Amino acid sequence: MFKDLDPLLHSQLRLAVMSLLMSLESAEFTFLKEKTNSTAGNLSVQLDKLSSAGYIKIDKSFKGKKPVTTCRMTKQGIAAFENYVNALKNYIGDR
Amino acid sequence: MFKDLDPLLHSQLRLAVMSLLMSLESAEFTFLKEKTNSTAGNLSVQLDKLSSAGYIKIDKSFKGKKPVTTCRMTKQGIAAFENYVNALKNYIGDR
DNA sequence: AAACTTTGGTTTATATTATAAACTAGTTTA
DNA sequence: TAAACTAGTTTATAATATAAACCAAAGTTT
Repeated sequence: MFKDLDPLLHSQLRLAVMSLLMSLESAEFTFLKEKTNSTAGNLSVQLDKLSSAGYIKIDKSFKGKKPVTTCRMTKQGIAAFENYVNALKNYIGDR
Repeated sequence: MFKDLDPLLHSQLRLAVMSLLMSLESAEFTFLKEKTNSTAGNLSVQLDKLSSAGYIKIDKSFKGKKPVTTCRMTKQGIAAFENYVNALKNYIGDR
């Protein structure tokens, strides 16, 4: 009946990040920070977790002289997100 | 864009309980325990939280000689659940 | 050019949460 | 009557989320 909800995705901030990345090819740290209304510290930690899980790929480079952290979904991440959404539907129905 | 997710509902076990109660008028502790596959301790704690928040009403009585704990949604709980589901949709889209 | 501020983060400490283990109170069964 | 079972509650611990503190480099001000 109730399938387990991937704990990595069942977190407001990580879910928001994944949601953005699902429809965005790639996104920069500062963009994600603004869109999710999170603090840099929190975002940094959560991106690390998503990255360690293999759900996103993080690329660090420079834009001119400024560091930029760019994130994008992996195939695994997309699958995990879709799986999570399906599991959730058991809980929230078709509303 | 991303509305906050009610932290009381953003928990696998509490969400499962609420989901069951949304379509069930009322349910007993043992029933919820079985359906949600939870331990009694965990369920007890989570029901308390939902009850303290005013999302469910807990009634304790006896069935013959055995204690029974019966739960049902409150109007507040129904509203909170619906609100949560709507907020979630911002995250998971129309998939 | 020294002293501040800003940008783009990371690390670390703390508060909150989830969960299981241990316990209680009473009942049934062998 | 002792062991096991039912229906939970309480408490301890592990995991999580989050913010606060920190860092390095670049830009700005005086």
